[in-house]
Amino acid sequence: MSKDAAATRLALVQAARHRFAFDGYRATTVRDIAADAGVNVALINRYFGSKEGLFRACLDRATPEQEAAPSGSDLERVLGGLIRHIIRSPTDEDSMQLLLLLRGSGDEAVDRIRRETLRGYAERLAGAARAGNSSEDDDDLLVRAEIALSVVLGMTMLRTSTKVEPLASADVEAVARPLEDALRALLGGGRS
Amino acid sequence: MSKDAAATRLALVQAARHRFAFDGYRATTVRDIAADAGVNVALINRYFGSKEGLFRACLDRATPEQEAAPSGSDLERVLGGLIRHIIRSPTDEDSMQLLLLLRGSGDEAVDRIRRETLRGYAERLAGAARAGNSSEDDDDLLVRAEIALSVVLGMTMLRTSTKVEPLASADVEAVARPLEDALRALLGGGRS
DNA sequence: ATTATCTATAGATCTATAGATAATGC
DNA sequence: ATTATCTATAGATCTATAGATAATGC
Repeated sequence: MSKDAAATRLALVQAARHRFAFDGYRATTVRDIAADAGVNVALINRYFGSKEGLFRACLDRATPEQEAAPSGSDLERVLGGLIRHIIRSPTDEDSMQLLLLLRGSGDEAVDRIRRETLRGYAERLAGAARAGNSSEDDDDLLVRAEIALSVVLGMTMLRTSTKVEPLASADVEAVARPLEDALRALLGGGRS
Repeated sequence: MSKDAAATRLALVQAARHRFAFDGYRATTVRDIAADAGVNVALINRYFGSKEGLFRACLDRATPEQEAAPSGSDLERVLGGLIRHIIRSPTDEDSMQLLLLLRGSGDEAVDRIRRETLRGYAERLAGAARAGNSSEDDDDLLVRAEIALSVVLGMTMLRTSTKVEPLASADVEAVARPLEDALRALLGGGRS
């Protein structure tokens, strides 16, 4: 028993992200999470108030490096970031964050946060695409950006959760090229 | 009380498809389903043995017209079918079938059925693409077909379940064109 | 002494089933 | 009389909390 509140909070959030992302909100029990984190169940309510509070905490600070990189950068860098994002290991932190955004919690307030986070991603993506591809009107470009996001989300889902073969165990090179083709078809930007 | 066993079974399966697709397996209770179907809860166990048995029944006879159409047909027809499939109303039977294939049940035997169904779709898609696009080796084409499927699945998810705007309420024409661009980029076939 | 952690348990579900009732068909 | 449907309830979870114990810091 090591008595470090900050460390237990973190352990709980990490265990919860993993469980919520792979099994969904309703299917995971607080006991599962506590067991994974190696702490007592009661601490979830102590530190996060409730199971739902823990879910909110999992959504906070979502995809930190995603935040940092593509703010004013150009399309090429954003596309590269998206592709690298998908290709990551299923157990990777950021892969899980993505899955988390797809899984509903059943609670409307929490689900609105999810929707808005996804929308924000799409807007940044559309902003980056606007530079290279000026012939589209803005709303259409946003729709295209959201379709691009659904490629990312759908693939992450199929690779890490549903595990459809051969996609799930295809290696990086085999996946990166077709993915790039699809994203460029949606967002513009010539083959580099 | 109308005493028609076949009708009750069907009502239960339809209500269950809807609930399972939108809320996921664990989040929906048998009471919800029975209430939607307008029948007593006990009949679920009477007719399907268990909640899981009802889920299996929902997966049976999956996407009947999908089965019928694209067996030996060419790429153009299959692409058209996929696009029409996505654009459908969220409450449409086939849209729900798709979502159903993405949602895990938590049970491994059932999830294997899901995986194999998705794999089967991808194989038919790859078969149709092979005709128009002969330069790829088969395994790479299958990966591309599965990525194309993840576009379909991801979009259906974002439009009907997560409901991200403006994608969710974008009309048919605004969505069909970019979708076609992405699918052609993955599977080949010139712009028609 | 203060704060983190654990024990024990209440209260609320949820699934499944046994047995009773009601509607149809002969 | 047979079969569909409903009532009542057992048994198994699961979340949340109140109160006890144990570890740290002054």
